[in-house]
Amino acid sequence: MSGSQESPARIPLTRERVLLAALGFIDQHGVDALSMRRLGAVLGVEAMSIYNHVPNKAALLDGILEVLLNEIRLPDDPTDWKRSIREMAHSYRKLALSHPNVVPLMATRPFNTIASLRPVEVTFEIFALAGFDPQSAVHAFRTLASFAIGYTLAEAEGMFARDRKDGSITMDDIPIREFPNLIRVAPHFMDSDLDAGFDFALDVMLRGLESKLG
Amino acid sequence: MSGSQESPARIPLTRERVLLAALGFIDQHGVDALSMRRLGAVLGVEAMSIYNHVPNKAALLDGILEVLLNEIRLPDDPTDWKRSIREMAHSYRKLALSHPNVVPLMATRPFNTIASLRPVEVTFEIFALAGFDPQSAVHAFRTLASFAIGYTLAEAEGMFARDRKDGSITMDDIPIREFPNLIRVAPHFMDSDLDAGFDFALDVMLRGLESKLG
DNA sequence: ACCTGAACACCGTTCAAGT
DNA sequence: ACCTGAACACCGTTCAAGT
Repeated sequence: MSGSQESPARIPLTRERVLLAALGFIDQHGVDALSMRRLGAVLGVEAMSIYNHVPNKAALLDGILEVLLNEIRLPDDPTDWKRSIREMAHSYRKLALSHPNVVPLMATRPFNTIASLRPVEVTFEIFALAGFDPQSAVHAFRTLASFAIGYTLAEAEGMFARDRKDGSITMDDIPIREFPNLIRVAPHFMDSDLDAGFDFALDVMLRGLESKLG
Repeated sequence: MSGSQESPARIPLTRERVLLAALGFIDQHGVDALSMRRLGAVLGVEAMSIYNHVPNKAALLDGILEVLLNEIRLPDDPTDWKRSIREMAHSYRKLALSHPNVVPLMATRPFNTIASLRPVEVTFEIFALAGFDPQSAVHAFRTLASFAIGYTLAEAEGMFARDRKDGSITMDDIPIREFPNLIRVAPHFMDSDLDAGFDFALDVMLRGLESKLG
């Protein structure tokens, strides 16, 4: 609102603008569609200009994750460990649901920047306060983090193929004779159950972890 | 051992040969290095010939997974549900460890073929015999499957970056001042603990699931 | 029926050249 | 200091042509 720029290309490129544009592009068109040339077009610039702000495409992707992981809300009161773990898990899932196209990236190249370690540090603070010894804390972290990554990945991609073109299957293609148990539970494989499923799993894991504490 | 072929290109291309060659290539060089042209070169054929046996690259990748997932060993005695779940989980992880370069694919495009549903069917048989109602069985399946996928993914990729070139970090780069809890547990973030970590997590989840049964 | 050669519309990245 | 144009060495996939 300050200046009088008439040509839109006047806004200078910055690392932050590049990362936010890339995130927006992936949100809209998916990670496979992102190319340096297309991102350049979105930014009103030639592809090669991007290399002035980011060393290469891999670093661009890591930068996007850095932006996102910084949005994970950290718990208010780390002394209530079960509540805190629940909060962080929900915060991570909420992030994933807001950017489903980025989830494959989150799952695949997780902790490549210092900034993304902040939530990890807090998690270990929570475990320490809860009374877990270091070895158990690492195991507990791996349990919960693996689950959260796997769950959001399946959720974002669709557990079973949805509308792919190339000969993939859907629930309706399952032969009833060979998969009776699968058919019986199929009605419960619905998106509407995914909130409850996440809480169910957190419950299961926190109960199990509590039994390890005693 | 039957004929007298002198030119090695005489062996006819089949879907199976294509899939096995692709799997071998990924095992050696990683999934990013796989291109239709390079796969053709391995098979002694032009890239375009591959399209006679597989409709496109996506179907090629799904075919590789089909081959692999068929190798999951199904449990001998499905009536002992905790033991059976443990066996299947270990079998899945063993598969992942045998083909670490394929794990990102396993995690990312899981159930795209009928053949890959066989282990899923067996899992639901196990849960039914254990006494889980269909809704809980779906939740339990999602809990365990999400964990197994997430754990093997982290294990195959390395939880923290190892030897990437582009500015990624390792344990040694963590600033001790800001991440005291992380530093304290760091010695336990070792590959040697990954077997124990998997069993710890299975324990946690099975205990939690058992408490849901009663 | 299966394989090929050439072509199309793309990639990421480098580098010298411009301002 | 930042942006560009041209170039390099690749991609997946189509299609007409060969056997």
